[in-house]
Amino acid sequence: MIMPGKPKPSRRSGCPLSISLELLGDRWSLLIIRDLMVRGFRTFKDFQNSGEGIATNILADRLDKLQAAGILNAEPEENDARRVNYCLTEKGIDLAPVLLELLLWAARHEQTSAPPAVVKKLANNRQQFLKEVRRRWRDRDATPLMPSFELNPITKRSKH
Amino acid sequence: MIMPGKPKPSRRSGCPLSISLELLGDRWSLLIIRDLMVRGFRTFKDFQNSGEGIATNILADRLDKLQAAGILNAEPEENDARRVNYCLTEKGIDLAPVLLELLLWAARHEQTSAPPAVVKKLANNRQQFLKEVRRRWRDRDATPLMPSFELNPITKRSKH
DNA sequence: GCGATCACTTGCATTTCGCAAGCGACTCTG
DNA sequence: CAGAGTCGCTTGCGAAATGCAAGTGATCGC
Repeated sequence: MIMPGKPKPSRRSGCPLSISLELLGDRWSLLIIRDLMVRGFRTFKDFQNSGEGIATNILADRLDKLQAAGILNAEPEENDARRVNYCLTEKGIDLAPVLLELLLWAARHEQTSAPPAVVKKLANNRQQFLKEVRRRWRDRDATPLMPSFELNPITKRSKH
Repeated sequence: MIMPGKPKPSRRSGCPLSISLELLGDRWSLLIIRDLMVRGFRTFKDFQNSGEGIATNILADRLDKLQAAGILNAEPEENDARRVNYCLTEKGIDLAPVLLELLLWAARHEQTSAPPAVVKKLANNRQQFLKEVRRRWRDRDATPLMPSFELNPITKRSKH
């Protein structure tokens, strides 16, 4: 078992932004956190079928690293020993403002499939969004908070 | 000349977070933006000596991509034709909330060299920080807004 | 028992990265 | 106006990360 939150050695700089990017600066980590935070995903397979098509070896690697960073935990499910439930820690939940700002930035400046009404509501009620994320985790409420803004040019992978 | 803001082809998903990460999801892009935004850096060499040690080929590549994404512009300097001044666009300036939240997250959960007093002030006056970033750009004020929290394994700056 | 499910691992080809060196345009100095 | 220095990149190359397909072992439902 891995003990989270250890003060890893040799950072390239003490700048907090640099440290954030060492932990989260890649194409996948924050997407996994998004899936946990707003889509209610919990298992390896959930993430795998998340839409963007992460490779399983990369997914396993990122889950390890995020766990080592104390951002999420792996909890084996009681009723089914095959399954592992991944859960955000407090540190992971606390990334909600980061995800929110990234979402709002893209919604303002890029062509996304996020409905303007939803974006507007989020932009005007940031605190409420953060509270809701927190409540969902407290109540173990895994219903999707937001729809998957999928369905763009990328066609769904028909493998099943 | 490159026309920015074009709706690049073939995204892996229409999710705004996914789009943000395709543009910014790596270890270096947001550091360059940090240097532009709060350190007042403008030239290739500035970024190169920024402290984290980015390789010049990677730096050139990121500058290209960020320019192609409409996040910054390259402006040759009048008095010295060797120099190029890189400047944030409105789209780039608008990343300030993202940088701020990443900074605050790391300051809350990791051991950083950001002075607690500075962090506290930022956390309590987010709007003021954003306004200041905007003002600095409007007035072409390139004085460092924040000290470089540099010098690797978190040394206390006890003397001055 | 038997096939399906789940969470990974492994092997391998491709891409990206980090590092050092070099290059062309320009500027500064004597 | 020759030569040295500066600036913004390129190039080459070995190392690491990534993407893809296939496989593995434990577990579960029937």
